[in-house]
Amino acid sequence: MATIYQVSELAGVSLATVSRVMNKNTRVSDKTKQKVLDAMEQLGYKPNSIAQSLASNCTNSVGILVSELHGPFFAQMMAGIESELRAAGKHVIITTGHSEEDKEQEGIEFLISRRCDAIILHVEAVSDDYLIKLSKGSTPVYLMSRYVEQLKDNCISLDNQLGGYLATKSILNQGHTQIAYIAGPQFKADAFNRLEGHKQALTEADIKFDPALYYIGDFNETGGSKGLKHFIDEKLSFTALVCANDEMASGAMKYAREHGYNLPNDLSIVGFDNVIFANYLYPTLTTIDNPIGKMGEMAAKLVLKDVYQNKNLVINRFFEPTLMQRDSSAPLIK
Amino acid sequence: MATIYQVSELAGVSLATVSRVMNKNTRVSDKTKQKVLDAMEQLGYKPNSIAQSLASNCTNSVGILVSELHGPFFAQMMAGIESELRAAGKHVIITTGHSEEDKEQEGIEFLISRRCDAIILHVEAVSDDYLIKLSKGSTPVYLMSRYVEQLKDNCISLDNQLGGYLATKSILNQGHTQIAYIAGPQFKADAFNRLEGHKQALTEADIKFDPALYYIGDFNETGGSKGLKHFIDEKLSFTALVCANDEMASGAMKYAREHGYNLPNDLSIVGFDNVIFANYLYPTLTTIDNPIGKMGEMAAKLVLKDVYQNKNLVINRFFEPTLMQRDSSAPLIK
DNA sequence: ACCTTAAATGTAAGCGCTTTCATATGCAAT
DNA sequence: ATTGCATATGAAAGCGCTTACATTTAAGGT
Repeated sequence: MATIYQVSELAGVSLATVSRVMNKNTRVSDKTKQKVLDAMEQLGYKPNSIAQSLASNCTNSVGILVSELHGPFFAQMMAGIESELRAAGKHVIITTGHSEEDKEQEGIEFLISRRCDAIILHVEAVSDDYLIKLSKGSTPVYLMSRYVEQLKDNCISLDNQLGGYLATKSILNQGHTQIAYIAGPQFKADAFNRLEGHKQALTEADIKFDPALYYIGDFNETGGSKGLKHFIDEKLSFTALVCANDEMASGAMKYAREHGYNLPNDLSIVGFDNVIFANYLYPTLTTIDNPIGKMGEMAAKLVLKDVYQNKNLVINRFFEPTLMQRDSSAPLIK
Repeated sequence: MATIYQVSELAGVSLATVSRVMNKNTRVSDKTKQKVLDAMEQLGYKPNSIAQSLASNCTNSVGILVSELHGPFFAQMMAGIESELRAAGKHVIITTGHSEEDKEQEGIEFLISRRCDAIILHVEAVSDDYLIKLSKGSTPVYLMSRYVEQLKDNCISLDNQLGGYLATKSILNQGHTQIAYIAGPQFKADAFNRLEGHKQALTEADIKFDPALYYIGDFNETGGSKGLKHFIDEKLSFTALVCANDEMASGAMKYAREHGYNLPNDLSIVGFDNVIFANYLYPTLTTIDNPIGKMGEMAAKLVLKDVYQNKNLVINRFFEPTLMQRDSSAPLIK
């Protein structure tokens, strides 16, 4: 593989000049520039990005930590980040944390040791304090779907409470008053805030939050089926079920159907996230659209602006979810 | 951030010695080793992986090119690759090709210019010749779900024909004889081979392949709905529909339901891939399990063995799909 | 023609490591 | 003590770039 030295030799100029034409930041006369370009062409020269990184102290890489590589939610987020960054010639190094504290920390250290210019994290298990300490280090840290007051400029977050509110509100608007709720693990901020929104909507409608109609699931399909089973086994009376994410809603739908429910007439179900398969379900799932792909793009833009001095990018750190009314929820039939 | 030089100074040894204790490949006396370890500990030293890469000509990174970041299929594949590689201390650089020739090529060049130690590709648009030429270069190339004879040692592939055969066979076994088929784009080898399997099963059952009951879809949900629409509009008679992937099967299911079909009694549907949501659909989708996650792991192992000299790994380059009989297909009711 | 300046180009010192080769050290055998 | 050899350590070159600084060249003003 050709090196800059061979290019300089062939073009009859110094290394520095070749470097200059590559980096376009210093003026080089058109004549020499052309000679260099020709030489590069002729040798099929590709700069060694590792050497560039070492010399310039910039790796042009951004680390990303997600909980899981599979799962529609993270996929959309990564797709958003990658496309934006890739267009700017940066690359992404992706790793996983599996929602476990030690694995998340290990993943973060891994990315830092790789000298990423910045890291974008979707962490769930690690503490706020850890993140605050982390961001004092030399690698800029950005947070997805997590809001930490001290790090607010580096957070791209969704108004989960609003989402929770919209979900329940949509059901209330349809005349339901007995509403069961399957939450996510409450140590996860988004799960907590979604529940807050649910409570807010209930309060607004003068309905008391009933702990009996509340179940904590695991954000997976099984959480939804187990939750619904729990409510049914307890012989509770409810006409609608709000789930803190789509996976659980899907599990609940499946369980309901297997137990003779006719959806949505016997039971209205609402999810959260609007993952890709929400629209594949039967009936199609009413859910709250979580613009995670857009948020990913925005995180990338923020990095581009902060870290790579890409001045004129407009940043929006807060995103609002919206209701996607589909067929899994319907007006209450009296 | 501490450098190796500072460690050597603190430990009272030379750079070379520090490097040796890091790389564990040369003997260092226990006494000095301990001094160095202590110094590292005290300084919180983390080696600069960029400098290591430049000096050792090994980046410890593996490039991955997939068509899309989202999409359950690629997610499982990436998850398989990442977990295996990560455990070996390697990292993955992921980029996308969007099934377009120029984007795929660009992505590949991007990964190579990043000096990945190897690249694992899931390419669809690029030609065999291009791949053969590519693999003559200095970066080892591995292919997922694509078989190129000249590169056979570097291919991890699925027996798509067998899969296509199994899908149609399962339907034949249920007594169906009028079977429609929605294929994928025929320039994609897997789509082509799945169709071959379908034909093989028909032939074996003495049924003539009927071009009228054949439609080429786009591997997306719309391909399935359009395909089924086509068959229905043409007023063709068929009791089963085999789709070359799950997305299309899902689209077809949706269309069928919207047009009054009672599934699976009025129409049996079979998909291919067993993506995560196949089990979320209603009725649950009968499909062909594509062990893409395992194949990803295997590709990673192959790289570990070939490129990183991890001798004792057992490699299996061929995978066989299996039938997942679920509820979307059922015996023909006479 | 000569001097002043700005623009273009070259020189060389790093960036933080790995690795070859040379040297020093220790120890057993003579 | 002396030699020989294996083992542990150090010195220094080099990986392919960037960039501060020095030098050359060209252009403009008198």
